[in-house]
Amino acid sequence: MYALVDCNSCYASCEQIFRPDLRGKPIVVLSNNDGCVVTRNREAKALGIPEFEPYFKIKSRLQKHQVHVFSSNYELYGDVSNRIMLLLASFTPAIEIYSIDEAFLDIPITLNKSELITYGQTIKQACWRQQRMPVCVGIAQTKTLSKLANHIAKKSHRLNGACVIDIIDQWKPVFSKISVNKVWGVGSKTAQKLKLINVVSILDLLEQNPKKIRNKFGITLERTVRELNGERCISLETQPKPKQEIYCSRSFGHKVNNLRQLNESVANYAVRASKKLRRQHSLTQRVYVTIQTSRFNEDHYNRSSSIPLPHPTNDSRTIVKAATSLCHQIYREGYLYARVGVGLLDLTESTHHQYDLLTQEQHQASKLVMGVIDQINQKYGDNQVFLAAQGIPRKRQWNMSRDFKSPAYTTRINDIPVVKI
DNA sequence: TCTGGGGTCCTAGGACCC
DNA sequence: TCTGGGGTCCTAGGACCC
Repeated sequence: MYALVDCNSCYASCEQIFRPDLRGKPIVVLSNNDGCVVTRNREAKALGIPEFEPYFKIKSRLQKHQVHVFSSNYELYGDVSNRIMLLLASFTPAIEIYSIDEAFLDIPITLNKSELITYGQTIKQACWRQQRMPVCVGIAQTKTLSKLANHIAKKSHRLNGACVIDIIDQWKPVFSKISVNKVWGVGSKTAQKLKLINVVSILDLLEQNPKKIRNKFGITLERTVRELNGERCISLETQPKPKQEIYCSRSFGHKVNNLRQLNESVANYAVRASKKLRRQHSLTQRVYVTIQTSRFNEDHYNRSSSIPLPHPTNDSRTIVKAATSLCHQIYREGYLYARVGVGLLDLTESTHHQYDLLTQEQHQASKLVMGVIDQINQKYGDNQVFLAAQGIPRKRQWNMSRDFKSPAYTTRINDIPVVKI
């Protein structure tokens, strides 16, 4: 059986850990640049605050209902997430960290239904006792069903945070009442297409012929249908698979109208992406850059381009050079840019790469330099060592705005909470 | 005054070449 | 002179997830 453990309103719950005075009160967390509402806790949902609504549009409504507003504090959420994942790993070594707030656990032993419920609730209690993180647990034969069980656990208070789907037939009346777009992998577009063939509920999808679904919708949805019927098609990935493409993109705090600042930001995202690339021991063979004005403007300018690299590499310096030259190519004067992004494509594994005589030595030198930079930044904090192309951190005018950010309680020495007696 | 997230994978369709 | 199949490469954008 698989258990899916998912934190309840993760970011909002992270903020409450060090602000117990906010328990039971409505909280929203905003996306980067304080753009949209990305997390609402139960109390905020009850007030009818919609998800992904731009903050500026509902600011007055939030104030009226005294909703507590936070900017994203990824240092805090990342650190809390690591602690939760460590705790979950103590239940079983077979764990797949699926996202910052979710993990699949393989439950190897054969437990009966009531034992499985107890197992789920033990996990839930441990997360609350040890980390003050509320979670729900969904347990079932397949990953798709355990996602669904988790969804049901979140909706039904009667289940007390743990839902077990063991005999699928018994759940069919419930499945007939849940809309098909709640299934993992079925988004709004697929749901629309499914409606045309009268597939509206999860039960409707479960009862489809997998072969016919494959012809009309592709292999991904065929797997979903099989998984809903208890057939395992998606396996547990305990070792994260190396990504085939890596991206880093951000919106600006203030619009940017000149090439110098655009280049600086592109260099920074290229460095971030390169760091991710080295962490997964890969090399890139193609660099991609996109620059965009606001997509809500009438004359929306949106260009992207990519170039192949002469040799596969993970050297920030080579990647930054390629990225800034691309930025230069696609830049047009007279626009207010809102967002840029850097992508690394055509990735290969660095451990298996064969270098020729000419590049071998160069690669060794590059590996040493990047290793030292990564170590220093790891030890003394990000951006202690940076490339000139990235600009001086304090002077980066394009940096994003985070007006309601909470302290980095767990990762910065000056931000550690003090208890006064 | 103005404000609208980020990452990954995939595909359609155009441009170009043989 | 004009036509046309088939492959590769590239960009734009769709779809889904969190």
